[in-house]
Amino acid sequence: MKIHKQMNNLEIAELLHDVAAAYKIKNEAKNRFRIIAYERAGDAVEHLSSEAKDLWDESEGELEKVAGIGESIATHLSEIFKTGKSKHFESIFKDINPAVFEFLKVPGIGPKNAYKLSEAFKIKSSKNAINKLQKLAKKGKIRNLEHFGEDSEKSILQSIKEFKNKSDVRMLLSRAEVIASEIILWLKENKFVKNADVLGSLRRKASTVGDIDIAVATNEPEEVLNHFTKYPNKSRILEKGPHTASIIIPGNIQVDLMVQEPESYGSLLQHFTGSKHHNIALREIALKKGLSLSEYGIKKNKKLVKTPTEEKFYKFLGMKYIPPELREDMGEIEAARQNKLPRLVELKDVKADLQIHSNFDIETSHDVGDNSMEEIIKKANELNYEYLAFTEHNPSQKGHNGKQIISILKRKKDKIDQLNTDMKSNKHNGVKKVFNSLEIDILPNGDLPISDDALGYLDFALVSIHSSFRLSKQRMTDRVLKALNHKTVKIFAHPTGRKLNEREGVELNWPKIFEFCLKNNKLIEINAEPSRLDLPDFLVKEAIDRGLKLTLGTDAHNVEGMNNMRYGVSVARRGWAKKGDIVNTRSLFEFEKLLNK
DNA sequence: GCCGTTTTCGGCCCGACTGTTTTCAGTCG
Repeated sequence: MKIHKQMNNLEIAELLHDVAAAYKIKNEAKNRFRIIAYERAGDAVEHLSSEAKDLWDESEGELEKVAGIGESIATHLSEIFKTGKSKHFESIFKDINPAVFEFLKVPGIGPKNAYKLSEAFKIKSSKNAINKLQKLAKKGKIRNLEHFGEDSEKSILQSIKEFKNKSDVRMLLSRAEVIASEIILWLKENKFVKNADVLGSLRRKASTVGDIDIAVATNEPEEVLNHFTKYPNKSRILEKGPHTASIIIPGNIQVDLMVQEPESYGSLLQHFTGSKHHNIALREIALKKGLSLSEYGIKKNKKLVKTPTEEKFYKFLGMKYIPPELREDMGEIEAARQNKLPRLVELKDVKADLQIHSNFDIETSHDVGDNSMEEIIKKANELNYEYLAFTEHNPSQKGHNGKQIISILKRKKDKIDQLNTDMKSNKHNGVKKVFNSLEIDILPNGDLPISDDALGYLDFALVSIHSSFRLSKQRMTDRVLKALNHKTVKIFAHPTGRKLNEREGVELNWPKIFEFCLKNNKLIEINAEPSRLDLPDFLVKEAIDRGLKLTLGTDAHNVEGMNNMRYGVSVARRGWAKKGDIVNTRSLFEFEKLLNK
């Protein structure tokens, strides 16, 4: 771990975890809770919604305000941001080879074993450390060490192999859902399976998912675990005990199964849905009430109270049921105790899709949709929508002059006017109106590629960034504000421009953007496309806290894509959005009123 | 090392599985 002035949150988190590991290696009893403190501080930094360095730049005291960071760690981080060094951390790392922290990256190798391996084989430098270890394992050298054996050597070898194959990418939520539902189907073929549900970040609907965790309620755990480990599409069994089993499936994806009797199923669901931080906070509260929580239930006076449902579990703790999407230790526990949890928006509340690309020939330079406007309206009817917006990309600037662009937009307006006329005569249609919109590029200088005259043909427009993603925060913010400042422009679509596992979002001064939107009646999109999910959940929460209104759009380029709305709803829910915070839950009448504001 | 609606001192979440030893340490979530 290289300590330097511009460390980002991930690097700082790794540093703090390394400090915790170093204290573990030193093996002094007095460090027990210091280790926990460093691990919690590391987690806290990792999950921070803004860079720790930015907080520190703002004011030195900001760091200490972060829960989990106290006076001591704040001082050390401050020293790092100031000088690029930390005397204290350097002295902690002094007697430990850098290779140790390299070994730690291999799952299954913890601090103690990493240290033993580094010392035993005199592997000091982090460079090539894992390769050297792999060679020694292959030669059968590890099994001869004290406290190691043939099996642990094999498992180290396997872990290194998988570590090297593993990319850093986490599965998209949509992919994880498909995989999990196939496994749940397999589980339900076993007659002893009474219930099966997903757990973990998948159940909390995080935008990306690491492992897939599944819960089963049964009175025959052994039968169910045996059935699970016979899953036809598995690569190998990772572990198997009386309560849990883990398998690896192709793509190096780990699937864990947790099994519990039906009477305790609620506590099992609660425990493994997490998040870790939600559960820790919950257990600390329970402890103060003389209760102890686990996946088996709630222990009171050494007696176990079993909870078949999560509702009962939370009720026993004196709080309302907390929807999984909120369980991130972001204030939901306090809200649940005071009966102040928001009533979250649901998929059935959505009355429109506000970003759809049809195959209407608009002569754009970007990707065109696959389906006709008529096919899209038919699909929207199936989804019980009341209205929708056609938001093809703007006509390409290259090869079109202003006049030609206007003529294209006029042609599109005529088409949409005709569709709306036709719909009026068809009383059976759920969709009452389609809006003439456009997704317009924000050029690097904040200009739009079409004139204000051309904008006049639209009911409203979306703007979004499709190029020059790496401008400074200041320039990017100015760029966006300039684009939003047109009267017809109503929605800032996929605002960060991020593509999960592909590229980071742009840097924007969010408070400034949010304030502008609030003041000028601009809306911010939650893009439901599974690889975008943009605005991200934590920014949704910030926007809503400021009173901003948001839209949901699938960005669908074909009718199947319109089914992705539920992922957008998940993001909204993770951001604490109520029905009233999302404008396309409103009736057509109310939506039009809002447009004309 | 952090933290406070029982505390500025004295607590700190809870349990599973594996492998190496024979009662437990290490690792993980």
